[in-house]
Amino acid sequence: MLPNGVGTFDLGITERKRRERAEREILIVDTARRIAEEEGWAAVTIRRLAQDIEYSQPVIYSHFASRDAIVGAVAIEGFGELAAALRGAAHSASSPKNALAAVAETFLDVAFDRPAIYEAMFVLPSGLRFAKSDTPPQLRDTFDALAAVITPFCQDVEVATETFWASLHGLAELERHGRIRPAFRAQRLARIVQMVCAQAPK
Amino acid sequence: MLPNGVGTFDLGITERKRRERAEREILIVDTARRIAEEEGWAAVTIRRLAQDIEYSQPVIYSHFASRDAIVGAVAIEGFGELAAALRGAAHSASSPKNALAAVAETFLDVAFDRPAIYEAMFVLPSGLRFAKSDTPPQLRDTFDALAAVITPFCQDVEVATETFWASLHGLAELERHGRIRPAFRAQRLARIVQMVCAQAPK
DNA sequence: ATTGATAATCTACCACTGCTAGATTATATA
DNA sequence: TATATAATCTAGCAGTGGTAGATTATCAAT
Repeated sequence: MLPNGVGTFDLGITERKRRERAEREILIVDTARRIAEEEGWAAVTIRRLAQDIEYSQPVIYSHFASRDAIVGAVAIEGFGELAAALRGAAHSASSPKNALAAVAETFLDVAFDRPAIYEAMFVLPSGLRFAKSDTPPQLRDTFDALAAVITPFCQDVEVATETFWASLHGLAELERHGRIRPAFRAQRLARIVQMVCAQAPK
Repeated sequence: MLPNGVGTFDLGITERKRRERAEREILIVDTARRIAEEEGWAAVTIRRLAQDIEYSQPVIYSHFASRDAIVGAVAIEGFGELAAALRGAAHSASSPKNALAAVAETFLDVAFDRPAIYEAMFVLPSGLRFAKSDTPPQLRDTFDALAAVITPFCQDVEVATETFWASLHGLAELERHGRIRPAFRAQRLARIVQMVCAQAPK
């Protein structure tokens, strides 16, 4: 037994290992995200990930239970960044209507500029659960950022936010799938903003 | 050479074969749809399809170039049915506002009652191209059915229809993915209808 | 320094996928 | 009945997500 009663000298070693493991986990997520952005999610296979991080496949599974869980990790990152971008857009606006328009435009910008992350957040199976006790705060933050700009134009904030969010997501999805004309994106956004603003508050 | 100069007696045989081939193609699409509805699209594999229609896998590929093409065939069927359902809903309504509400509700009903077909139409890769020369009429029909009920409430019908469509699709997708509360579907729909109706025509 | 236990990692595999080359069987004509 | 052709099948490729079990490195205790 040791003088301090702990039974070991290597708390520092254990700590270093814990840290290295955490770094490797971040490396996996970053690598998945990079491949997805450059070549699409279909290119993000476990073998490819293992090759790129220079470990064998089972190591990936010692960090994530499934491929979906890796998508989920990228999605959470994406929600954090989306929430920040939306808050930034709202903050720079000079009126409630401008804030609404800026947030809507920013949402679509993210969807089209970073389609892989957007897919992870909204389209692919990711194992993420919303409005549950284990829901990551980044998801709530995104919802709240949308709610903040819609509040001046509605009575029921939750319902209005869900509806606003759905409209934006629908615009992103239909355009991503080539169902609606890219050239008229701004006009569709203007119509949404116009309709929301026509609603009386209280 | 034969008296009629055709060089063959079996035009009837050729015709029968052509017919049998067409029937088998329909069987493939119907089978794919059935499996997708009962067990999800992941269960629709080429091997499974081949087994169910009692032919080998290459026979499937003699009808469809890829699995995606089969999804596309189911999607086209779905668009035909969706267009009909939307037109029916609009027809039974007593006012432009009621028609709008009925169409919106019908759209979501289809999305939730037949999720596999909805996925084929809007989510999965299907090889379908919109607003192109080779676009099947069923797709245009669906768009037109939406346009018909939105026309009384807008100036630019195309933009308004795209926006309306996107809102409905977004509501369907977010609810399907558990992002928004199923219990408030009617309230979200009511808000959409309310917003559209607040717009001036002219 | 050498042991024995433990943790970390890898090799090799499973069952499955979409898809296809080439052999085989059935069919229609001469 | 022989031959060309069309229809169909068997068997395989290269890839997937995921994992069991052998192997290696690392540790504490002698």
